[in-house]
Amino acid sequence: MKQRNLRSENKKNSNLKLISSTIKNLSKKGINELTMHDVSQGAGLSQGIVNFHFKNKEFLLIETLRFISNEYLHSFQKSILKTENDPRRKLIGIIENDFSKKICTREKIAVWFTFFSEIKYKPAYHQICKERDLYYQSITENIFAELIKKENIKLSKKNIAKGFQALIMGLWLDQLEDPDTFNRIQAKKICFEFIKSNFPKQFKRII
Amino acid sequence: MKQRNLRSENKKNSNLKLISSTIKNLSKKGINELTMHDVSQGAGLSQGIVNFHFKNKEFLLIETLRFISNEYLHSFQKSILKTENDPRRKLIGIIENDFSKKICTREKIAVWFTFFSEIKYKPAYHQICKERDLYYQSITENIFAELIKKENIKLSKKNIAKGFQALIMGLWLDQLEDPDTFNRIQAKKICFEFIKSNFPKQFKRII
Amino acid sequence: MKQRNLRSENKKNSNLKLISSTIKNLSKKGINELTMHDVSQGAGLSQGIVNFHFKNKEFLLIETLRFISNEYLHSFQKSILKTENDPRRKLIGIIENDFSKKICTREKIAVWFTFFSEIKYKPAYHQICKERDLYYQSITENIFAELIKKENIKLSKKNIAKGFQALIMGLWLDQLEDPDTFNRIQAKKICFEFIKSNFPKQFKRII
Amino acid sequence: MKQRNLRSENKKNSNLKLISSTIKNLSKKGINELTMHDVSQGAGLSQGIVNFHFKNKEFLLIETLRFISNEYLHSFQKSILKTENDPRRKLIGIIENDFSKKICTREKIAVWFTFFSEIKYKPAYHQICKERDLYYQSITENIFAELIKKENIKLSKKNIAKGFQALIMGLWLDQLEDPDTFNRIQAKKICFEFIKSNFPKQFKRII
DNA sequence: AATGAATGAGGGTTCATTCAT
DNA sequence: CATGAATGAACCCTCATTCAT
Repeated sequence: MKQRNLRSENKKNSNLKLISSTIKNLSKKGINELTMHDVSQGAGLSQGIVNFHFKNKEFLLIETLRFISNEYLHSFQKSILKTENDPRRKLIGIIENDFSKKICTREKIAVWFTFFSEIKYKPAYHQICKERDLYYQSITENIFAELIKKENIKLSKKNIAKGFQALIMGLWLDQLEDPDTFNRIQAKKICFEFIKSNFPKQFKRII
Repeated sequence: MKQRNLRSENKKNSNLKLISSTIKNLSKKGINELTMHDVSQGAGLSQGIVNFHFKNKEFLLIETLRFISNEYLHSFQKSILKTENDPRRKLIGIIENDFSKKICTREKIAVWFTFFSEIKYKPAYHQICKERDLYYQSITENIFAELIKKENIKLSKKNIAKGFQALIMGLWLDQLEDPDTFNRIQAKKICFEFIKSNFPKQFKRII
Repeated sequence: MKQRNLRSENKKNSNLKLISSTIKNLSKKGINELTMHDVSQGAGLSQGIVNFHFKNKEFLLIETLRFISNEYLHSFQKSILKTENDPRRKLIGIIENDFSKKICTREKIAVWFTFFSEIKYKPAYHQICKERDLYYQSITENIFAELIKKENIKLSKKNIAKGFQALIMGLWLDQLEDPDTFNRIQAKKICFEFIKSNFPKQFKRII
Repeated sequence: MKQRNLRSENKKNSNLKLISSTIKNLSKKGINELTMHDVSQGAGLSQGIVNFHFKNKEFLLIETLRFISNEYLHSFQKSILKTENDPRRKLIGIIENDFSKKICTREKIAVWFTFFSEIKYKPAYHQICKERDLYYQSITENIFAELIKKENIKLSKKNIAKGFQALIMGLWLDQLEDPDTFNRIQAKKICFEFIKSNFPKQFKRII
């Protein structure tokens, strides 16, 4: 019994090591150049081990995407949970999170876009990304709904949520394309100005 | 003389056919899965010809990126040239172009993001993309500068241009991720609302 | 522990099989026509294995040259070790070895000349061949030095050693060019006559 | 008529240019790496032209070998023709020729050995080389026969001729393997010593 | 659970050769 | 006679995957 637990502990451990190695390597190589050898090497394990744990390169990549997706979601959720029920603070929390030093690194963005670029050909990637987006979408829509109500204006919560999310993704891409001039503070400012221009009463004062 | 012209005509023709084939294939395969065989086959030519015209796969891809980049720029320029000097109409022209049936197809977007995802590892891709962006950036900054002046408000032309561009890229990505619900009209609407909220006096009436 | 030994045994074994196959094939094909497929096939192994063990064709060839060079040197050394300190017998041993059935086969000579022909363009080949030659040269020089002393004549040990080595290489080439009339005994006789004419007192009687 | 002559003149000219280019390229590349493109480029002509003139890469190489073989033979014959009927002077002439600045260049030697290395697999090469050797052999055998007679000793003219030729080939190879220390004068000296030791009466004085 | 030698399909690339101009 | 774009066979090599240990 104990042994079995130990074993499954080890297994989990190896899985994690391999996924971490995948991410690390993906951040400097792109999916094409990533080899199973890179992954196992980076995890300090041996060649065939990846197939032992993940059956397939494809499954490894899917699990990796799932991993970073979950990682993102946890961080996302944490950023809004601590804000009680203030939609203003929730939105600010989301922006702060999306451009935090933990989330918005060039390495992680690169990994994301690696997967994005394959969305069209890999249904599994598509689904995971879509799920994340739908969740993000529904949360922000609700927030914007509240803000629209409070601001007492006529705006489509859907459109504004879509625009908000698009803006953030576009700024992430910017960080990929233009790492030298990109900076987190400016990106956040652009987001805040987006909100401010739509909800002047509620956001004029801050920032 | 005639002969030579005919020859170089043929050569150009083959080049074009190969690049077209590359784009077509890239839109359904991703760089990894794209084979030289696919490309030559798709162009109705034989195996080794790609290496004859482009030296190797890498150069083929670079030329392909350059091609779609130029194609985009021509379309972009055309969209603002016919608007005389009205910044409002210029901006509208840009949006209309960016989400036109010609530019904003899922196929083309897929190709763009295929290259974006490799930016970090391929300096050649990086440079081409950056050039395009800088151009786009400088043009839109100037437009926004005029709009800011006319609107008589305090806004950073740089930030608003960056936000604008990011918004568009994010919406392009949205079309990749969510092709079923995405529609060009909504995307344009989101863009117009972005402008309207920043320049209410100049854009309130239209749309 | 045992496992590891077995594994490395197997690895060595495969290496050897591949090099042997390379030699066998080189003796009937020449470097150009030699394919990796030939090599693996001849070793009873599969395609990619050669690259696994030797990185690429070039390294395989270098290791092969190193192998036949070592093989030659071992044989060479054995031929002089058992002769105590008699320079006469040493020289005879060298000649016997150089034209023995084991060393002077048309197959092996062909392999040697295959490599010789590339010396000028492949520094790695050059070095291995040069090392072998320098060793041969230094050993024979010493032998000739002793013979010169004993014979009490005035001769350059360097020149005679160079001439001796050249003669042998030339006869090897002869065996390649004229396999029908070439015979080991005649070759050896020519060598002995070379020596006899230079050291008549010491070699007159033998042979 | 005139035109036809002009044409065949041109043809001969092109042939020559292509063979020269082959030799030049062979001296820095080895047969493996030599491409038809190299050859035509080097001759200042266009790609397909080699096949037009020589049908085949193989035939080009054969013609090239024939060319250098003839070139050698002309030089060889010239070196003995001007010596009237003195076998001593003939032999000296041959040696002088074989290690002349014109014949014994590292480039030319490299070309020779390139062909030697393929002798075993290419009957056409074999034949050309053999013919040259037989001629050389018969001439030197006759010379040595005269010398043996004059010297009044018991020696096999065949063996001595074979040894002589082998010595020269071995020294050529030496120049390939050890271009830094090799020098023409030393090589000739070694040859002369070979003769001197066999025909002391006739060669003691010279050199 | 882990190893790493071995497999073998499939890719990119080279290059002799052809042929319309 | 000459050109050079085009062909396509064949090669080297990579790499995901397997499996005996």
